[in-house]
Amino acid sequence: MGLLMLELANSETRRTNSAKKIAEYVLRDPQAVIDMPISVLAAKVGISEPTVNRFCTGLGLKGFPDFKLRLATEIARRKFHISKDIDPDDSCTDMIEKVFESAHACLNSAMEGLDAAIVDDIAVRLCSARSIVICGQGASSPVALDAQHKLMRFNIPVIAHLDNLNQRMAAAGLGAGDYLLCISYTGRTIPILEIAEIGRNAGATLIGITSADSPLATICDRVLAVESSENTDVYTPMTSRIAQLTLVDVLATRLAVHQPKGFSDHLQRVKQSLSSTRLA
Amino acid sequence: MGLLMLELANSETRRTNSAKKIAEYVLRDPQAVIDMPISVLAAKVGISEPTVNRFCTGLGLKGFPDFKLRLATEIARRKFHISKDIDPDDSCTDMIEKVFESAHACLNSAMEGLDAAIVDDIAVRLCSARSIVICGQGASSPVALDAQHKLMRFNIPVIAHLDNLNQRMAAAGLGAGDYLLCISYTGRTIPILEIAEIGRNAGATLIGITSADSPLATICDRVLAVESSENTDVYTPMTSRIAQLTLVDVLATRLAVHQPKGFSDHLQRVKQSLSSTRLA
DNA sequence: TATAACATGTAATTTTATTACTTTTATCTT
DNA sequence: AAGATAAAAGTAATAAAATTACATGTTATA
Repeated sequence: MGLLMLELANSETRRTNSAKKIAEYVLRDPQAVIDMPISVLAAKVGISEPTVNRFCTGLGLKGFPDFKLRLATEIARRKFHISKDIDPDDSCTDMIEKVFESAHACLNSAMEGLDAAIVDDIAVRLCSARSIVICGQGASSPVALDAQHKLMRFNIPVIAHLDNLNQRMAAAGLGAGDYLLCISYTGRTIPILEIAEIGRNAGATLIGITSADSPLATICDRVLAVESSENTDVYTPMTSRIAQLTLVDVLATRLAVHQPKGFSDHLQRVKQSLSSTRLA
Repeated sequence: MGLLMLELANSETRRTNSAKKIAEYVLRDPQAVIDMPISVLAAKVGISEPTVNRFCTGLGLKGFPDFKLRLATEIARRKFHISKDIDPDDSCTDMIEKVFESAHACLNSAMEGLDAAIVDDIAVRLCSARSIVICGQGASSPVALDAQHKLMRFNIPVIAHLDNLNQRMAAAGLGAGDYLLCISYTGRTIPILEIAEIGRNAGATLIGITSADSPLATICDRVLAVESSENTDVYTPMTSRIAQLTLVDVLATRLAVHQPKGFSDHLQRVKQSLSSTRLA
């Protein structure tokens, strides 16, 4: 079993009537459940104690105490989202907490939607890429730049383009064996879609870091999905970049595995090159 | 009561013979104790059950189950500071999990080290800033770019410089009422330190997103600290950017609070400007 | 509509934790 | 150093909590 809190939101887990009631109650106030005996929880939810117990064992846990322990662990790690919206009247402390919480939540949903096989497949392909062009605009351009910085460390010819004209030129120049990595939160940014189209026609393989089922995702050969919440309120932190960056991290980590033997020498030289720019 | 683990090492707690034995046992293998009933722990330590119970209540806790809960919480917290290393032989699924785990860990430690008062103070100051110059290099340049993108949405004159010559020129041109936001993971990058120096001499206020107690942190007027793990192994994900970006998010969210009334019109126009670039 | 599969509840049982009380051990006083 | 006193630890009883076994009801399907 993965994360308990995700499991509680899972429709598979909530099949039965009472399971749904338990899941809802626990999600609403997990902290309170931690100091509850099974009898109190059962009463609060309006079901019998054994039903609560069955719910726990059904989750693959040893029983109710085990359930509470897991819950406590996950709350401690702040690995889930209580999804309280940020209120302008919140104290700064509350805001900090909520922004971080939504970052955690965003990471969780990104991890949920990730297929290890696809990640590995992309990593293997990028290793033998003739070249990689990375494109992003607006909020995604820092991500593109970051991806360039990460991939640069491997011996792969990679370049990030943030300027639309340059992006078009670069995409048009690609061919078989080349990869075009398109980064777009919404997957509906027209200029990026056009670039993807250009790259595709030129014969490049398209990889997207974008939201699933978006127009961009549809056109891409391989997709690393990020969930799009579409909430553009001022107080809503822009968490998508966090997920995107972490996906780049995942990719880079996996790329490292598929490097040839002499790679560590290369890395050593890269590190060396920086040493004179740092204070001891 | 503060941290349980510290309490266990405390000589005050270990006054009695059996307390010492319990504390030692628990410190040696806390994880195991979590899945133990009081009877087993008592037997393992060689004392009676009520003594174990008294030990727990003596600590100010409700009883043994409460003790286990606290223990689980603290183990969970510790775990992400000592995030498991990534092994080249790990499966892709494991790697994904570990990379995400370290991102969570990084967020947690960033949040812990954050002082709400400083965050709010910086937010208030930036609102009335005459101009803001953001500087970052290497891995931090995407963060600088991202910060620019975020702050741009507010009606503040902000610019990110990634090029060192431009950074020097921009820093030299600052004065009272201007802010120089320096982003550096290590806080020891010489060119960034030089820029900070230039900006300071010019009369700007320095804000750093960097590791605490670093040379950069020392020179800055206000610091948002990120922990630096200094691990530059290939398999170590570069999580610091995640923390930095989230700090920028926190700052931006807090900035939103301090905006004047007409601000939502401004935001509306910003949003409008993008609509024609998106597919319906 | 009958029946099988499943969800839930009731009551009994087991496990776990706590309390009340007793014994032991250590500490302090003279 | 002996006795008084307080603190600590143990034993046994009790209470609380969780689980199991079994019975009942509900839903879906043939």
